[in-house]
Amino acid sequence: MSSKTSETRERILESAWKLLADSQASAVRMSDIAKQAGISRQAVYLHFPTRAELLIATTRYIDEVKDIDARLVKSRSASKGLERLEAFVEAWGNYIPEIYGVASAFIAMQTKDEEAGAAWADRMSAVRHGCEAAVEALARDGRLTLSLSTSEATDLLWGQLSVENWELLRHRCGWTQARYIDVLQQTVRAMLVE
Amino acid sequence: MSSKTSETRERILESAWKLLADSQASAVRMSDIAKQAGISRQAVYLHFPTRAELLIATTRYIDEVKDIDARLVKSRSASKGLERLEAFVEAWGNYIPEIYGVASAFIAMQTKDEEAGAAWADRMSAVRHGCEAAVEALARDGRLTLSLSTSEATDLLWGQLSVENWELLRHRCGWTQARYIDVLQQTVRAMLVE
DNA sequence: TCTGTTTCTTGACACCGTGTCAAGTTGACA
DNA sequence: TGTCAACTTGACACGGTGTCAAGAAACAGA
Repeated sequence: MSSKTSETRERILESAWKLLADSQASAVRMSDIAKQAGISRQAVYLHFPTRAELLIATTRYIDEVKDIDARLVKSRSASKGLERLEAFVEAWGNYIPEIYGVASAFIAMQTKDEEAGAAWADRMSAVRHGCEAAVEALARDGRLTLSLSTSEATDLLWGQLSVENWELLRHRCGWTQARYIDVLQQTVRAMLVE
Repeated sequence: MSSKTSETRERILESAWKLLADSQASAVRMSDIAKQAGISRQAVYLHFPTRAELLIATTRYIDEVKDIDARLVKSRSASKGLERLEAFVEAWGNYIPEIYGVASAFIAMQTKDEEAGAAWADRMSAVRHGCEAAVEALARDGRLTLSLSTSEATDLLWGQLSVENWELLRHRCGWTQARYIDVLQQTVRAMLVE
């Protein structure tokens, strides 16, 4: 059951989340998390064997608290493809800020750590499935751009909705979140819908 | 003068390039580069004070050898905005594979190393200028999508042409280079041109 | 041929962060 | 009282970067 919370474990997850959220980047060490949780560094290892597994557990924890599934309901229940596409862009685009801290830790870790890379790839492939569903709904409505296969269209949409692209527009270019969503919806529509 | 080549220095740069090119990622250590160049690890530090500076010098070296400027001539001399845009996408899109090895080393290093982050940001801002020039040419022709400011359009184009997006499509999705260029031109056109 | 300078080598070491290990403390529950 | 689990403390190995010092080799110029 999901109630293997153990209280300390949860405090560790909260600490990791908090630190990753505001001091962006992989500058968050195991000892920082321990200090934040008010326990010793070794105690963290008692609950999570590696840094990678702690990060993985942290994303799961965020998904639970921020209820990712609820956010996707609107997209999943849309009858028209275009509607589904726009709801998906909105849902995922607005979810990225929630997970950005841990996401960038994963991205930084990916190259070094096999396990972290696999976990992140897995997570992103779930997003790709969401993209695929939207694209297929669009294709069923006969509104997918003719020059693209559904798999290509899925890949393109996936790229648009990547955390890296979000970071570029929001952080490096200073876009607001609202504008990011608006423009992305419009962009994706121009790219995929005909 | 550019002829401060010193022969050994050049061998180091060649080695770094080669290793980064085929064994992708930041798994390339200073000792690997030294071994490849047939010298001791310390000798590398005699020429480049840090790993970051070696990477920076490597990009400059690649730019010189692969003649980035020559590749951009066609885009810069285009009379029409649309023509300029397409030539730019082609030129930069085909240049990414050349620098991908060192680019991903930079991207991996960015979070840890201040200097590497700044160097890479600087390099990417040069690309943004190219994007900006193309967008402005398009705007002068009155063909830029009305709903986007030139700066927003520049940001979007920049995101499309990012190394991260190239990696996603070419490596994670298995696109061919030719298809990547084709689809990107088409995509960017749908996004920005009206 | 001697001398001096530059370049490179060898081997040691400090630092940092992750992960491991062992021994001891604390508190709850029976 | 004893026992078990969670936690602490402090040590250490490992891998990679960067530093330091002492010596070897190559190559000038006189």
